[in-house]
This record gives sequence, structure tokens and C-alpha cells, in this order.
Amino acid sequence: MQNLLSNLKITINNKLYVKDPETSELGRKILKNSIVLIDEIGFEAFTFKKLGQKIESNESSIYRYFENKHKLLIYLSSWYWSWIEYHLVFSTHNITNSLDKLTISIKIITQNIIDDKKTPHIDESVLNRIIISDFSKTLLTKDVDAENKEGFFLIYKRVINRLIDMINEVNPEYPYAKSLASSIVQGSLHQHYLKDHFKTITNLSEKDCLSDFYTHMIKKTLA
Amino acid sequence: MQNLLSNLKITINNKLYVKDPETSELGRKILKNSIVLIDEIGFEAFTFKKLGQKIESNESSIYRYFENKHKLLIYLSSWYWSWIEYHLVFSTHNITNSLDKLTISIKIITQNIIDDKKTPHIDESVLNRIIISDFSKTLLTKDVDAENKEGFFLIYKRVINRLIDMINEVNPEYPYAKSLASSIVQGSLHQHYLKDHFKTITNLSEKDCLSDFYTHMIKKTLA
DNA sequence: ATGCATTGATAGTAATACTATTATATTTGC
DNA sequence: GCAAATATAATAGTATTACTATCAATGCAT
Repeated sequence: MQNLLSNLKITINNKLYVKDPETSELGRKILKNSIVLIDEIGFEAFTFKKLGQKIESNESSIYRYFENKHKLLIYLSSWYWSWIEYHLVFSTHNITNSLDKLTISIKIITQNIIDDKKTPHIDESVLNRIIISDFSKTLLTKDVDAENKEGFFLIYKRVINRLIDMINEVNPEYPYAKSLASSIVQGSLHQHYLKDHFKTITNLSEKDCLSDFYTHMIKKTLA
Repeated sequence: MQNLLSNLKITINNKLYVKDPETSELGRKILKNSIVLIDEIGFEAFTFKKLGQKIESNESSIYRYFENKHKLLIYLSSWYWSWIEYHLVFSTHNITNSLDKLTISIKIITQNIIDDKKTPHIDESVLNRIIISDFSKTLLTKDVDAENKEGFFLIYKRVINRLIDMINEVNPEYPYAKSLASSIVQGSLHQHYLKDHFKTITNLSEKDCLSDFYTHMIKKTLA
């Protein structure tokens, strides 16, 4: 944990890229602008050619950093969950009460993310929007099992495992800690999406009451 | 409701197809085999050309029924949720106790679906698998708002609204009925997916305990 | 026998998702 | 300061996708 707190540098599975985009100007430009462009036109319409035009670089240069847009999306997702994990650890590391720890973690997972100025090449608030709309697409493919074996989703699973541990700490007798934790993380993204597109089937609105929903749920369920 | 119970014929938004596939042999062949093929190769790799080869028909003939594979998937999804709705209504219509009604509904939504022989051209158990893997993809596009306005997701929302009503019946004071209902429906699909690909972050296993998870949750949360 | 709807076959187009090659610019090592 | 190595750009090319358009063949209905 101390290890995680000391460096904000986010480490990502090196099979996700051909060349580490954090090591060059062009690489960081690719990261920054792919987030913006995916947000603008959607992941389906997003291509390396369009990204090349946006950053006034060449399609072929982008292929030197990422094999394809699917791996780029998993890269960006890993970045996001890593950033979330950092905040989880940072915000809970000196809290002793397990329920408080869990409540704080739920706040972090459910909150509207605002841009973190410490990372000039990543706008976390825009990244959050594409995670809401597109993260599922990294998992829902025929290659999941192979990619999971390669460790592409390790950081995501680590975030969920931290929640599982906290749930077990609050109530070791509760038999569904894993499902509850994965439901909260994935369900949060879904409720945000519903807020933006299907208002009639969510209670979430502009004022942040998503953490209230989940906090109420865990307090009752784990009591 | 009586209306719904009397006819098993499932009615689907006519903007989802060019020609109603239920009205011809070829149309039913398209439905039956698209489900099988999407399940086999995944929605991303699925094309009308490949489907044409499978059913020994022509790509262009399939385009006479569906504009594109996205609308076909929404059609299949509507079919699925309609079938679920039928079972919801059928199984709860003579139950008076609200909690019983909700519990039965959760069973139906979370269960492993087996093929319904009354519909020879649709294998519900395979359809269930593609809903688990691909239903999210119908929602997570840049066209959601337009398609939602067209009524493409009405049946899905109707299923969730039935759950919302039951939750409100059990506890009218509970402030998050909408989010709880949408979480259960979407979360069920997700937990099934985790069971198949991410076993370490779900408690669901081969023996059906998903309804136990949600039943426990609603009993505690709505108490 | 004619008309109309359905299906099939073929061809064509623009875009996508790349790969390969070569040229040019930039950095770095000595 | 120059050569070598590396990074980037430009161009071309391929197979596939996601269609649209056209026309031929079949069948059945009056």
C-alpha cells in the first residue's frame, strides 16, 4: 500500500501497447485525444485514421503505439481503474472502522469524477464518461477469457477485491460479498448511464444520490 | 394483463424491421439462425453475409428483413424481454402477497432459461446467452436517445417498471425503487457473465444461487 | 396468361482495419 | 560535428465490412 501511495505513476500491463505511450509526446497526445474523440463520436465510430487527423499525425504512427482500438480502450480503462484504486487506498488508509471504510469507498466509486490536474495528459472527467459508456465493451467480447489470462483486467479485479475485503470486514457472515462488490462497481456505471439516457428507471439525478442508494443497501444488507 | 396472457404472439416495434420476420419461412430461419450464429462467433464477428451462408440464402435477402445487425439485435432483445414479461405476468397474476410476487419475479429474471418448445423458431436458452453477452450493446451507442424515442426499448423498460411497482408495493417508503429494479435486471445479466468468465468476483456458481442473492438483498433492503 | 411478390445472384462503393515500404526528421553517442 | 539509430510521416495496398442497386428466376393468385 505504501508502495502504491508513493508514486502516482500508473503502471499498465505492457501487452496492452506496442510502445509505452507515456514515454513520448506523441504517445501522450494519443492518450489525451483518443479520450476526447471517443467521447465525441463514440467508440464504434472512433478510428485511428480520425484520431490521426485530430492530432495532425499519421494513422501508421498510432499503430506503433497500439495494435488496435480495442487494446487502446482496455489501456484507458486500466488507467481509470488504477486511478480509482489509488484514491480508494489513499482515502481509506487511516480509517479504522470497517463500515466507514466501505462507505468512503462507495463514495469514490459512485461519485462524478472531476479532472485531476496532476495528470495533464488525461482528463479524468471525460475518461469517466467513456468508462460509463464503453467499459463493458472491453469485457463483452469472444476474446475475454484469453485476455483475462493475459492479465488485461487485473486492475479492475483488484478494485473489486478491495471492496470484497471491506465487505467481509464489516460482516464476515455475509455469504455474497463477491457478487455485492461486483454489483456495486458495475451497477454504478450503469446507473450513471441511465441518468443520462433512461431517467425513468433510475433514482439518480443531478444531485449526487447514488452513493446514498448503495450506502443504504450495504447498511441494511450487511446488518 | 388478461390481454397479454391470452396470446403468446410477441409484438415488436415495427420500426425494428423492414419486413416482419415472423410472417415467412425465411424470416423465421433468419431469427433462429442469427441467434445460433451470434452465440457461436460473437456479435462483433457476426455479419449478414455469414448468416446468409449458414442458412443457404443471400445476404441481400436478409437485408430485406433487417436494415442492419444492430436492429436485428434490438429485435431479438425485445423478443427476449417480451417473453420474460409474459412469464412475469403469468407467474404472479394470482399471487396476492406483494413480497411473494417480488420474490417470484426475481426468480424468473435471474434463472437459467431453458428452451420453450412453444416457440420452435427461437431457442430461449441460446437467446438468453446472447442477451447476457450482448444486450448492453444495444443501449451503449451514440444513437440511444434517438432509438429510445422511437420506442426501441419500451419492452425492457416495461419489465423494469413492473419490478418497480412490486418494490413500491412491498415498501412504499423505500426511496430508491427505480434504481433497485434496474440494478436487479441489469445486474443479473452481469452476474451470469461473471460466472462464465470472471469466477473470482461473483458468488454465483452452477447451482442457482443468484435469486438467493437478490432475494436476500430485497428482504433486507425493503424491511 | 399475366401480374406481383419473394428470393437469389451479381456487381459495385465507401469505409474500416490493418500491413508494408520508403522517406524524412530528430535524437544520441562518440 | 557527424554517423548511427530511432521516431515519425507519407503513401500504397489488401481483405473485409456494410451496405445499395440492378436484374433474373420462381411461384402463386386472379
